[in-house]
Amino acid sequence: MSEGVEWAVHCCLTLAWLGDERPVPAARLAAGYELPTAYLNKQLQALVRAGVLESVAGAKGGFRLARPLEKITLMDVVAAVEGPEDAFQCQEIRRRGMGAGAPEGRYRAPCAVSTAMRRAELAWRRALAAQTLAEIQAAAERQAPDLGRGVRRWYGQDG
Amino acid sequence: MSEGVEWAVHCCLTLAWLGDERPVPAARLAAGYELPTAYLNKQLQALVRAGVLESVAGAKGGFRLARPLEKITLMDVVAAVEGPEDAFQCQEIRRRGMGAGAPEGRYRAPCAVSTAMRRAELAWRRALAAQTLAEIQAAAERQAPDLGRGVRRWYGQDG
DNA sequence: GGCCTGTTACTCGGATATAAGCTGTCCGAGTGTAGAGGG
DNA sequence: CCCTCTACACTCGGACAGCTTATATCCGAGTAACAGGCC
Repeated sequence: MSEGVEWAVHCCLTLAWLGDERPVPAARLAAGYELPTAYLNKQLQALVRAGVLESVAGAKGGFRLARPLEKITLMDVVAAVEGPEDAFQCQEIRRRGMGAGAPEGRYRAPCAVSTAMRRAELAWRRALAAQTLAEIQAAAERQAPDLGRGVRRWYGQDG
Repeated sequence: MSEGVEWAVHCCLTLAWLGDERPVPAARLAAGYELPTAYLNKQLQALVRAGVLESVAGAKGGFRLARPLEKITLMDVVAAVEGPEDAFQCQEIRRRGMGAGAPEGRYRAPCAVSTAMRRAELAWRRALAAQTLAEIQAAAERQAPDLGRGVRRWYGQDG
C-alpha cells in the first residue's frame, strides 16, 4: 500500500488541531513531518479532488478541511489516495485455456474465487468506513492529552 | 494486489479436482489457463515454501496439494504469494519534524493511525482466514456441477 | 483620508525525471524413469 | 526371467532482463495581498 495514506491521515489530523482559522500551505505541512513538499502536495490534491480538503490559492493560501473530522472516514482518505478501484482485480482466467469452449451460460455467475476475495475486501472497506478521523484523533489525544497544544505551538513558532 | 493470487487459487482448485493420483507439472497447469509457464512456476514455488503444495522432482514429477482443500484457507494462499508482512507499514512519521523533541514516553503506545489501519487489515485477514478453498470449490460446483468432470476430461485429453 | 490599480510574492496544479517492484524469461542442478545388458 | 547399471529426459529451482507503477521533482498559471499613486 502507498505510504501516502499515512501522510494524508496525519495531515488531516494536523489541520483539525490547527483549526480552520487560516489555510495551511503544503510546504508547512511537509515540514511538520519532514516529508518531500512537492510529493505531499500531490497527495493533498488527491484529497481535494475527493472532497476531503479545500484548497485556497494565492498568497496566504493553502489547504483546509472541507468538513469536520467527524464526517471523514478512513475509507474516504484511502479511496482518495489509493484510488476507488478494488485491490483484487479478477482477470477471468477461468475462461481461458481449458474453459475456452464452454457453453454460453456457464460464466453468467461471477467467478467463485473473485466472490471470495471480494467478500474479504468488503470487510476491509467496512472496517475503514466504520472509523472516523475524529475517533482516531480522540485516541491520539488519550495517549498524549497535550498533543493539540504542541501542534499549535510548533506551527505558531515560525509560521 | 498481485494477480498471482488468482492464479494460485485456481491452480489449487484444479489440483483438487484432478485428485492426488499423480503430480501435475507447472507447464500443464499453465496451459490450462493460458498463463506464462515459468512465471506460474514461481508462484507455485512460493506455495511450496508456505507448505500449501508439495513438489515432486524428476520425470513424471510436478505439484500436488500438501493437505486437503478443507485445511487450506484463502489467507494461506494470499500470505504465500503476497508475503506475510502487512500491507500498511507505519513509518512513524509522527516522530519526525514537529515531534522530534518530544519527551521520552510519548511514543510508548503505537501510533493511533497505525492502530486504526491495522484494525481494518485484521478484518480483511480474518475474512480471508474464515474461507477455505473447499468452500470456494463447493460454490463453483454449485454454479456448474460438471466442472470437476470437465477439468479431468481436459487434462486426460492430451496429458 | 479613501479608493483604485499595478506589482509582487506566494500558492496550487499539472507535466516531467528517477527508482522500485511486479511481470516475464532463461538456463542449470537434481532426480526418477526407462531401457539395455548381464547373470 | 530378473536384477543392476547407465544414460537420459524431464522436472523444479533460482538467477537474469523488461516494463508498469509508485516516488520524487520542477516549473508555470493563477490569485490574493500589499504598496503606491490618484482622486
